[in-house]
Parts: sequence; structure tokens; C-alpha cells
Amino acid sequence: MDYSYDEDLDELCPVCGDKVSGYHYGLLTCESCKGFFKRTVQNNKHYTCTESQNCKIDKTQRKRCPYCRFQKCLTVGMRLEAVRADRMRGGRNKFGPMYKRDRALKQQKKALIRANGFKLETGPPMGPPPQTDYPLPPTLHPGAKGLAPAPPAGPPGDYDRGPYGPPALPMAVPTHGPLAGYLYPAFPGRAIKSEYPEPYASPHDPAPPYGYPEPYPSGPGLPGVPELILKLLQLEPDEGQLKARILACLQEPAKGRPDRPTPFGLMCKMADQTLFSIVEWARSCVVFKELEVDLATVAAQAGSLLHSLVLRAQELVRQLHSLQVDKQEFVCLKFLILFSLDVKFLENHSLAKDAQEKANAALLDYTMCHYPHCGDKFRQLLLRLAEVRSLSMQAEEYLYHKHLGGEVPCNNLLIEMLHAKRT
DNA sequence: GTAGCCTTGATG
DNA sequence: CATCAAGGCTAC
Repeated sequence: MDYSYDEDLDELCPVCGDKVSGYHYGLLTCESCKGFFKRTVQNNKHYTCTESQNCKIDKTQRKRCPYCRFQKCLTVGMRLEAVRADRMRGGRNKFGPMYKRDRALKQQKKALIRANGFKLETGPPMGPPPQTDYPLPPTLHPGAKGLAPAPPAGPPGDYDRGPYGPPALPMAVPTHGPLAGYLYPAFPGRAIKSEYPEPYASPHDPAPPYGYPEPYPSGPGLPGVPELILKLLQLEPDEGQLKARILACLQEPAKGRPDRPTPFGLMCKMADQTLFSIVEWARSCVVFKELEVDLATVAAQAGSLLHSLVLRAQELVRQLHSLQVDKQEFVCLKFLILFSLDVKFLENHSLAKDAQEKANAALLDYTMCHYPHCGDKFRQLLLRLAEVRSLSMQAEEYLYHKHLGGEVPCNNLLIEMLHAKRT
């Protein structure tokens, strides 16, 4: 039989990479993941992972870990609400218009790519095909202005919203938390015909801003997530690995210094390991690879007090927590910091400026699309960004001051970078 | 339990 | 009436 959407049939399932058979529970997936998702939700199944909850899910291994498979289903955006509590067959649900828009958008994208000769770049060879053809004009972003396939198609306050306000975004699903929150407790309301019956079909507890167990929650066409954000998400380092590395480093006895490490010494070690990770990330970051920098002399000045820096940093963290920064926003902020335009003698300034503008636009798009009830979020995020920059400059001053006094205990990447900035 | 195929039924 | 995304069935 011929599918009228055969244009989409060459797409691959965002969960396992198998061939897509149509829209199922919110997005294009294969037949097997459709069935798996249905069985899991209908039968209120709870799985456990015997590994570290980040098993690779592909066509050949998808049966090995149902826990991670289901997590991935949620992460890429499959909708619990689309599984019918009353098991009513046939008909259509309220996702119909969303599917229609998504199809239209895909067609539009393809037409544009054909017309402009855009090269479809495939992401790194991991997980399912990311299909993040990121060099797309911003006009293709799911806009905040309605044109687009914004998944929360309905009015604010409907099925996409958890009890605390933030939408049940694919990415906002807590991937480590107990699964209890996501399933219908054995379909308590059999009489309910609706596909979006319980408020607890949405996660109660939005993912903590910085604890992301899943390194690559990729998914083609995550509805409402701008392409740049998808690309950045793919580049995210594995939080677990980073923590383990920092921890291992802290437990290592310092060479040639048998005395007990001071808190400041420990902080330097942590900063060093974190910096390694940031440098790794930056080196792999889109656009950043193309920058050329001519380093200049920076005047040294005396630093300020560590105590006030720590207090300010704590306050900043508190504010970020209360803002409920999600992962999409987090990667955007990181990218914006990387492309701060205050680097002197940056040669291709326009490239950096362009990258920053794109990231700004993506962030604005994203926050307006997903947090429309919180119209101020974009501005709030930028304010925090300014605070991050200010804090980092003062921390740098402080460190340099300590370094000149011979007080920085480790000869490390941190100091190398300080020197690089000041020579 | 998985996954391919079948049946159903609202929608346009 | 055709479409297509739900649920159902069943061989494996």
C-alpha cells in the first residue's frame, strides 16, 4: 500500500533507528516502538536497568533494556496522553493537527533544502540518526508565533502542562527519577474517554537543571525545539562521567604535598577538571572550531574576596534553580557564554556574532514556545548570563592574584588558561 | 515480551 | 469514501 506521507518513510525511528511506519503517540516512530510504548503504558509496566541507565537503543539492541528504551521513548517526545485510558479503537485524537503541521513543516524543509542546495549534515554516529540538519534558516524554527509545529498546540493549561506549570516537554522528563509519576495507575478512570486524563501523566518534578544523565537525548524533529538547540544537546558531555572524573581527581593524593588538602586546593582541582571538560566541549562545538583568536595582554589587577565570590555564586545557583532552567535553555546559555564577544583581537568577529545571534534567537524562540505563561523567562535568563560573566571575571582576577602570590596549589590547566589570557 | 499485520472509527 | 492513528491479534 502506498502512504500519502511516503516522503517521511525514509525517516528513521528516533528511538531505535528502525523504519518509521507513521505517527504514533506524538511523533513518527517505527511499528515496534509504537507497540512497546503502548504495552508499557497500558499495562503500567515498570522496568529496571541492570546497567547505568544509559543503554544504547538501536534496532538490534532495543529488546535488551526496556527501561532505557522507555526512557528514550519519553525523551524523544512520545506522549503518554496519546495512549487511551479507555482503549477506544479508531478515530482521531487531538494530536491530529500537530501531525499535520509537522508533516507540512517537513515538506517545507525538504523543499527548502532542495531549493537552496543545503547539505543535510548528519550528526555524530551515536544513537539514532539525529537528522539535525542544523544549518537551517531561523524561519524554520518552530516559531513562537503560531505558524509552526509547536507541540503544545492547545491553549495554555491543557495537556502539555504539568501541575507546576512547565510543559511536559520531551526533555523535561526526569530520566532518573522514579517512574511512578509517568504511568496511569492502572487506568483508574476507565470511564474517561479522553486521551489526556490524568494530570500526573506529566512529570511532577522538572528535571534538575544540571543533572542530566542522558548525554545525547537526540531526536529528529523534536517538536518545538530549534535546530541549534538540538545540535547543542548532542554535544553535551556526559554529566555522570564528568562527576566521576572530578571525584576521582579529588580523591587522588596531591603529589609532593602530603599535607591535608585545603578547601581552596580542592576547589582548584575541581575547577581544573571542569575546565578540561569545558575545553573538550568547546573544541567540539559547532562554529567555535572555526574561530581564530589573537591573544592580547590583559592588565592584572588585584582580586576580590573568595568569600563574596562563593556567596554570589550560590545566589546565582539559587536563582537558576528557581528559574527552572531546563536542558535546552542550559545548552543555549553555555553556547552564549562560549561566544562572548569580549575576546580581544578575535579575527572573525562576525562569525561569533552570528553564532551568538542565532543562539539568542533560538533561546527566545524556545522560551516563548515552551514557557509562554512565563513571558519574562528569556530576559531573566539573559540577566543570569550577565551575572555569570561578571562572576567569572572577578573569579579570574582573584585567581590571578592568588597565583601571583604563589598560593594556587596546582600547576594546572586553570593557570595555563590564566596565563594565556594575560600574556 | 516482541513486532508485524489487522481492525476500527473519527475526520475531512 | 479515503485516510491514518489508535487498539487488537497472534506467530514467534
